[in-house]
Amino acid sequence: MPELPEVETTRRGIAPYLVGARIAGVVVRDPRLRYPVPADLPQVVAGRAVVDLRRRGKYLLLGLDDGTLLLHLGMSGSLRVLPADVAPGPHDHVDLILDNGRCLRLRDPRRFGALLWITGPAEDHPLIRHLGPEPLEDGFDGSYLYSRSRSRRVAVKNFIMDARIVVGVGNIYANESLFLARIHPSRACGRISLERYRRLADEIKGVLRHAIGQGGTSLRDFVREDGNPGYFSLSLNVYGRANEPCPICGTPLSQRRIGQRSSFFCARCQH
DNA sequence: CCGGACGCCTGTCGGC
DNA sequence: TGCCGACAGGCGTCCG
Repeated sequence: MPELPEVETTRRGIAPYLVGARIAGVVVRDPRLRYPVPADLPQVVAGRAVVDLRRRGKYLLLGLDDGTLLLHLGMSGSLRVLPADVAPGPHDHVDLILDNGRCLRLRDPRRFGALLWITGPAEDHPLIRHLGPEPLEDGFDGSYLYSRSRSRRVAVKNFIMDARIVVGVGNIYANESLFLARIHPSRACGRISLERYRRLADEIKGVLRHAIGQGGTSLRDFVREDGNPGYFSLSLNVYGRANEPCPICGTPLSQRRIGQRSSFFCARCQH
């Protein structure tokens, strides 16, 4: 559920409470996430100082003075910083107790998220190593998408949601950026011109930046670190708007499954 | 290599 | 009201 803007919003929100603090302890109420929370995590991590909090794609990397905590929010995860004595609710699976009286609490109803302790450079870890470029950095542009897509026939929407191609673009922002670039989501990615990929790369950057500025998109589960929702939902042009009028031409928006994911688009504006 | 399908989970919503 | 299937923001894996 959280895509790049939601993860980045979370990172910015919690970093001030974490960086410079020390982890006093870890409470694991339910270790059954996508990968089991390691049984020895509390003893391994207790006493470690938090050095930094980085993001790579949709992963959060909490740098410690020994190793790194790798976090992923899956479809339904959220992180909040709370006074350590606030009683946990349902699906509050893990607390990192800090030495400043607060705790970082991971809630994840569907348990598709992850919390792992890794050693060595995070960029060498198997879950990170294969990831493509960050969409908001210079290595990502229209000519990159163009060159990676030649002689491929997969739908462009699946192409830009492939983390090996570019990280952080999930179902919401794939739909939105394709609408803004006026590209039909099921068009074969190898049959799109360089010019159109330049436009698409620009729209991906723009929509992600705008969403970060709005604190992300809250539809169901996502809350910011302070418990408030993000407001980008108000800016969605097509996502979740089947049969509503296209903001450009007024034609009712279409909804179709592409690659097992709901896709929203204007059949008239997008080709 | 590529493309497509499938689980992993729980909660919610719409239709009957 | 209750039940049941469909669907939900991700992603690694498996198969042809």
